[in-house]
Amino acid sequence: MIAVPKPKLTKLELKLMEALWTKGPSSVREIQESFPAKGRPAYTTVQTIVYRLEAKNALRRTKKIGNAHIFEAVVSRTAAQRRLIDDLLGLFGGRAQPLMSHLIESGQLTLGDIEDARAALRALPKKDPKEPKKE
Amino acid sequence: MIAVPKPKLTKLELKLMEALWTKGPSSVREIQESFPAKGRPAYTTVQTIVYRLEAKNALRRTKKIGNAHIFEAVVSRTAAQRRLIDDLLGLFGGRAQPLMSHLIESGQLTLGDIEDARAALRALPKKDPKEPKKE
DNA sequence: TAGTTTCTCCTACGAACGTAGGAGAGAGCC
DNA sequence: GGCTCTCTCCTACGTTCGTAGGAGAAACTA
Repeated sequence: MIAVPKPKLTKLELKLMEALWTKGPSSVREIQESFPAKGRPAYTTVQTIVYRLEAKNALRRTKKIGNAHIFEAVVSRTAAQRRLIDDLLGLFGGRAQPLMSHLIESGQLTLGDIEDARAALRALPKKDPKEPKKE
Repeated sequence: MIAVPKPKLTKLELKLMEALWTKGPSSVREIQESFPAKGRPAYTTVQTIVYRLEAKNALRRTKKIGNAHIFEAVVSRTAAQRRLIDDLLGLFGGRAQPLMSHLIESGQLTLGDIEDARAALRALPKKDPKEPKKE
């Protein structure tokens, strides 16, 4: 993997990306205003983060409207989440089991979730070397 | 929650804690030497992290042998993992579903795991559903 | 065209992290 | 009782993150 890094995104960076993922290409102002008014970061704060995301190749400038740049996500929500989960699993030595235990104990996993998971797993084709991109 | 903080631990901090969890109360030197020789951090690096963990109340001094302090974990491995998982879930808006999807897609969850999970969930004392999970 | 608004771009700064060196104190060896 | 080894404690430094101000350019507005 030389050309397509999967940058690690921080909490705030994720929140900005969330805006792009849900609203599509947006300006800094639009991203900033997607934050709940209470505790909304300053315009320049959002801007700084956008620039950092740009440096990380998590988003890119797409065009310019007036004097404002429009940014769009380069990494998908799925890819970003995958990265997060893989990191977490890494901390657990790659075993998913502690994760499952906790989810169950804290009641965050319902029977329905498990049924879905089972169905999904059954439906999966046998370990395909190519990763089936969803979305 | 005033008295029992669940400090956020970083990757390196987790690794130090791991030594304490598996080997029991240890000195700085013992913790340092639990690292694989290749890429082992300097003694003082480990020490600095130990002090920071102490400041976070993740571990405490237990006694002194010679001029060396012996440290023991205050937070349990389980609690630390829970904290990690909760944080991750927070980033996903508290929904476990994306997590499950990814585990399944990346082949890190087996049917056996799911059966176990289901069994565990069934055996759990009923919790009143605070929020109606979306499907 | 001049004023006002809005953006961009640059700079800054404190906290947290990973990393580690150096001074000095205490322990053990001979 | 020195000498050496080890450990503690203090200090430091580059990076990333969250936060944001200010200068100046560009664009809309009257």
